[in-house]
Order: sequence, then C-alpha cells, then structure tokens
Amino acid sequence: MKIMIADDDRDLLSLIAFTLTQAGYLVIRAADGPTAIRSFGAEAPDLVVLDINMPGASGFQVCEAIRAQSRVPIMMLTVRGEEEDLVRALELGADDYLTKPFSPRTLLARIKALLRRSGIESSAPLAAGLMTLDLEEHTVKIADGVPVRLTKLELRLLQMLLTNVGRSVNSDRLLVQVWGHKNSGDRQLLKQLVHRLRQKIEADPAKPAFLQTAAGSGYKLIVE
Amino acid sequence: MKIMIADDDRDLLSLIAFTLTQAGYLVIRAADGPTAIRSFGAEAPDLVVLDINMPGASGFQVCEAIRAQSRVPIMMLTVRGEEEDLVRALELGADDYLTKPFSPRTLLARIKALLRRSGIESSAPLAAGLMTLDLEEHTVKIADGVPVRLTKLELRLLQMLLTNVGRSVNSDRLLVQVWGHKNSGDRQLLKQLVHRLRQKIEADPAKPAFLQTAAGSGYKLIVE
DNA sequence: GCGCTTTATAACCGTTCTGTAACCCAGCGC
DNA sequence: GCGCTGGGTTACAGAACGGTTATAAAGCGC
Repeated sequence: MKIMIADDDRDLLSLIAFTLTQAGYLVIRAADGPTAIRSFGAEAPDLVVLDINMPGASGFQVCEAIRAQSRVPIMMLTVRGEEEDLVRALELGADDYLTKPFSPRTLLARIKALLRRSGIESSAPLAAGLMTLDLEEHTVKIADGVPVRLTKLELRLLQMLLTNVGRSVNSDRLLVQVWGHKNSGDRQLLKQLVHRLRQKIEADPAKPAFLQTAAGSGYKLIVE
Repeated sequence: MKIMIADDDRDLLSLIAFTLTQAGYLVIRAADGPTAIRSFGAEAPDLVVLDINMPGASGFQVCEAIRAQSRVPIMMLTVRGEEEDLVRALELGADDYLTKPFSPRTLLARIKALLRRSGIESSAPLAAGLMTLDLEEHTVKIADGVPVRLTKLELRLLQMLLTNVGRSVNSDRLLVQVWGHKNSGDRQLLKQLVHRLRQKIEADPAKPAFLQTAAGSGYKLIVE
C-alpha cells in the first residue's frame, strides 16, 4: 500500500513518514505542491495526504489536479480555526480531513478508516463465495466458469458491491465511487452500467441472481 | 439518526434544523440549557450540538451534565475571538467545535465527520421490541416475519415513530420531518401515508396494533 | 487515418410511488 | 333533524423509478 504525503513542514513530514512506515505502508514524500503533482503521476499512490498550506501550489490546487485524473482517497490537513477551508476542500473532492495538531496515532486510525471506506485495503484477490474478482486481469470468475473480462467501470462497480456483499449499496455512493465526485447525480449512467454488467455475469439477465436491485435505494450483490 | 440542537438564536436554530432534516437526520430542538438537559434524557439523541452562550445554563454546564451520563458525540458552537472557551469545552469532553458564523454545509460536513469518527454512522439497525427497521435495505421486519419493503416516505415516517416509540408524535412534526418544510400543512398527505403504511405492516389495517391514532394530535407507535 | 471497444446520452415502456380529490362515517354541538 | 370536524377509505392521474433499446461520442490500438 503506497501513501503520498505532501507537507512543507519537514519535521511533521518526517514524523508522519516514520509512523506510516512503521505501520507497514510505503511512503512517498513531497515538500511542495508541484512536486506532489509530479510524484502523483509517477508513483500512483493508493492514498494521498495533503497539507492545505504549501508553497508553490496550495493543497487545493493539488487536490484539484489529482481529482482531474483519479479517484484516489484524499485526506486534507488544516490548522485549527480555518474551517472555511474545509468546505472548499470537500467540494474539490477530498474525502476526509484532519485538524492540526493531531497525534500520529490519530492520523493512522483515520487513514485506515479511509482505506476501508474506499474499499481498497483488501488488495488481495477480492472474492466472496462463488465469485472471484481479479483486479489485475480485469476479470471476474464465477464458480468454475471461464473468466469474464470487465471494463474499467464494470470492475469498479463490482468491486464496490463485492466489498459490501450481501448489503445493499446506495446509488449515490456507487455513483461517487465509480465515477468520482463530478458526474454524481446521473442515475442513467448507473442504470446502464448495471445493465451491461448483468449481461456479462448473469445467466438470465432478466432475472438477476447476483446483482440484485434494492428498490428505492440501490443495488446489492448476492453470492451463495 | 437523532441529533439535538441547543441554541437560543431562533433563526439559527431553524436554519440548522432545516439543513439537518433535509439531510435525513431527526432533529430535536432546545432553546435553552435546562431544556437541552431535559430533552437529552427524554430523547437520547445520537449527537448533540451545543451553543456555548445560552440563557439558563451555559453550553458548558449542559456539556458537563451530558458527559456525566453519556459519551455521545458533542459539537460546540462558539463565536470567533473567544478561543479560550474552546479549551474549556474540549476539557469538559466536547468532541469538536465550530466557529460562528458558519455555513450550513460546513456544519453538515463536520457532523458527518464526527459521526464517522465516533463509529456511529448509520450502521446499527433501528429496533424496538418486535420491530426492526433496516435503513439500508428499506425494510421493516416484525417479529420473525418476512421483511416488508417500504418506500422512501414510509421509511421516514416509521423512523420518526420508532425513534419516539410509545409516545405520540404531533402531526405537524411528522409532516415537517417526512416531507421537509414545504408541503407542511397538508394533512391529507399524512393521512394517506399512514393508511398505506398500515396496509403493509398491520395484520388488520382496520384495527391497527402498531401504528395507532392519537386522537387530536397525531400518531404513535406501540410495540410490545 | 481506420475499426473496435467503451462510455455517454436519449428515448420508450411498464411498474411503483406520490399527490390530489372525493366520499364515507362517527362524534359533537345545536 | 342539521351542519361541522377529524379521521379513514377509495379512486385516479401524474411523477418517479428501473429496465431496455438505440445511437452518438470518446478512447484506443493499429
């Protein structure tokens, strides 16, 4: 698991890096905005921690730049008393925030929670019952059948449902997780994607056995 | 999810209540300290928002009284420039604070973050006696019967009644909580909704055992 | 450039949900 | 008897929802 930290405070950067490394994460450092944006492209981290106040490009700009190309979980750091910043950060697509000062232990807990929430954590071949999802190969295998190739969006949708297998997942949440913060609100996209995915994985797409509709809320995945 | 707001500023109270109601929370209001303490005992909210400056008993006293009996998440409201208050509030056990003025959207974001942080979120299914309401699945289960699917409005109505189980709930309050501030005043809507809900959950809809009429005021939910 | 896959947008259809109106009936005061 | 009120019931139309199909636009390998 790769985490990028962007903060111009050297000491804090070291402290955070130490904590996260101890916890078993691979840490990428960036001391200013432009570096952060460059590193993000080069390293493709699984999670990003951004300080709002940085020289070169503010955390906002970095956040915006990253969101333009990725849905990676972003955690913002801010100082107490500048709460209005948070609104902007969350609107730009940040997923969580932390107010300085904070304890390393707090940061670690929040990062874990964010990873869990984003359905990343379980990097192992995602599986439940008869269904096995191969994130590398972009395929899903059902029982002993032949693996079915999935598109990027189909994969993300199925991943989301699989990490919440048995429970129904809200449509809005699916929209956000699959498409990112922008296109949220467009039900039609989700409708289409579900339809296409059913064509691929259901024996009888008209009577879905796996990808079921949770009327009024969203969809859920049922695996025996 | 039940949230209590204590603030002596009527306008602000209304604004906050409206925002949170729209966001799907059940809101309890209190205009002064003593009321807040009393309501807390009666309603057992999942989160409390306290203004520091209130007549009767200050936010500090309310905070202290609540902390003496509960670990519910508490968010304090303060005016800018009185930062020393914050130290005292945090020492008394408050979990977060917000400086006035703030946007409703900010408050909402912070409340969500606080709930998430406290590990409460919308996880536990709402239940009382024989009745279990599943907010994710949009279903209600009575005793060991098969879960009944509910529509959005039915779910909200039942949620309100269930969080006030045993007590009768005023029609006006139900209207506001279920439909929001706009359609309030239309009794017919509520009449209809109650009728439809009874058809779904009552063995004999003509002689309701659960969703009973409280003549002259509203409805109440009775669960053995 | 071209052809193929993937994704977005739109239209259509049947079902379900919601809002609106009308009617019914019991209780009450006169 | 009368009219009035509050609550329950029935009926129906429009809106919303979910599934399907078709077609356009965007990406991508060649």
